[in-house]
Amino acid sequence: MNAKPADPSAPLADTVANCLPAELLADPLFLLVRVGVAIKSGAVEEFERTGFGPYHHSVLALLDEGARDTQAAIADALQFDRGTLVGLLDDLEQHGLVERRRDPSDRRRHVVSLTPAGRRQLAEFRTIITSLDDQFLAPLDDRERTTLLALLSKIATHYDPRFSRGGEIAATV
Amino acid sequence: MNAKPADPSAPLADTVANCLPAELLADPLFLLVRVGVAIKSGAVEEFERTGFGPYHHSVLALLDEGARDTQAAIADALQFDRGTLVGLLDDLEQHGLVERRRDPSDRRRHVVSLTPAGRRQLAEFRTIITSLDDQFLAPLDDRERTTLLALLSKIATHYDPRFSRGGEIAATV
DNA sequence: TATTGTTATACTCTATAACTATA
DNA sequence: TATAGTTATAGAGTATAACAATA
Repeated sequence: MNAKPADPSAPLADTVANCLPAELLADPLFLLVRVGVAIKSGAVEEFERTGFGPYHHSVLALLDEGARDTQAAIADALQFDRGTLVGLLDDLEQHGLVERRRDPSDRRRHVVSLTPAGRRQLAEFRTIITSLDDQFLAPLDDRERTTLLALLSKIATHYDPRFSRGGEIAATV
Repeated sequence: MNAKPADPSAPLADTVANCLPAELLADPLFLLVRVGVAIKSGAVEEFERTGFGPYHHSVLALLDEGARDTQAAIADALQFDRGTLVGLLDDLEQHGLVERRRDPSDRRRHVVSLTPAGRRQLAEFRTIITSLDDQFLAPLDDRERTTLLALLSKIATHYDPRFSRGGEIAATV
């Protein structure tokens, strides 16, 4: 709707007058959504100069961890729909960052793999992520960042167990 | 892209195999965006039966706090663009929840005010918000919720001072 | 000429589902 | 008949900017 940061040159009086209702500012869910939107658009902006977006990073990051390599498995793991993934892989393949080859044992499947150029691009994506982290989490020290991650992880996992980080689910098996 | 929660009837093995890359799950920003998207669509869904959405709640909540009552002031405070606000106010006015009347001292301006019906609707919106809070924050105790709010508030305010809750800015004046 | 509110337009995302080639 | 990948289409949401009325 309107996610631009405040104009830093605006007089302070305006800034104060334009502040959001206390009722909303007191709601963690409201802030979560607003901050999430801001981060998302900040990320898109930061990735822009690479010609890719955050979703491309997600795909490369997944491939780098091995295990999931057919398009269906990748899409399911990242919770992308398969049609969307096709477009992302087209982009990546066109720039030689991934390869698609047919699975000889089931010729419907495409097995996707990272190329050396893909690994290099992934490294660059990671520096962008790091800079985004520093940018948005600047006001938090390390301990606070860890706490935030733990809280968000709890919320996410409760919403959908697929957000679980190892341990928890395995422990219940 | 795909914000549906996991199918609870899916076998656990699938759930584990489909989990997201550790690299992403370890990034607070990634979780923030994903959780934000989930909350947003959850909110839209919960509000649906009222015939309104979360944005309508924001408008009523602001009006209930007084002070900002012209359309430009409302839009600026909520960080909506003015064109979007027109549509929201149309919806609210059509249902008798707000009134628009021309400002006699500047006939370009519309002064917007809550009606009694609007106040009642706001009360209903608040129960929806409470239930959303409980739904998404269920795994957090009160202390954790307070911590989360404080951390998000820091991040938001650093990104844009208009997210500040009273105190901080006033203190710097 | 600038501002308030309004309307119309265009563009981006994304969700759906039709389609092909294999199994 | 069902599945993997692909493509096309349509719809929601949003950003842009043109517009009429006041100042």
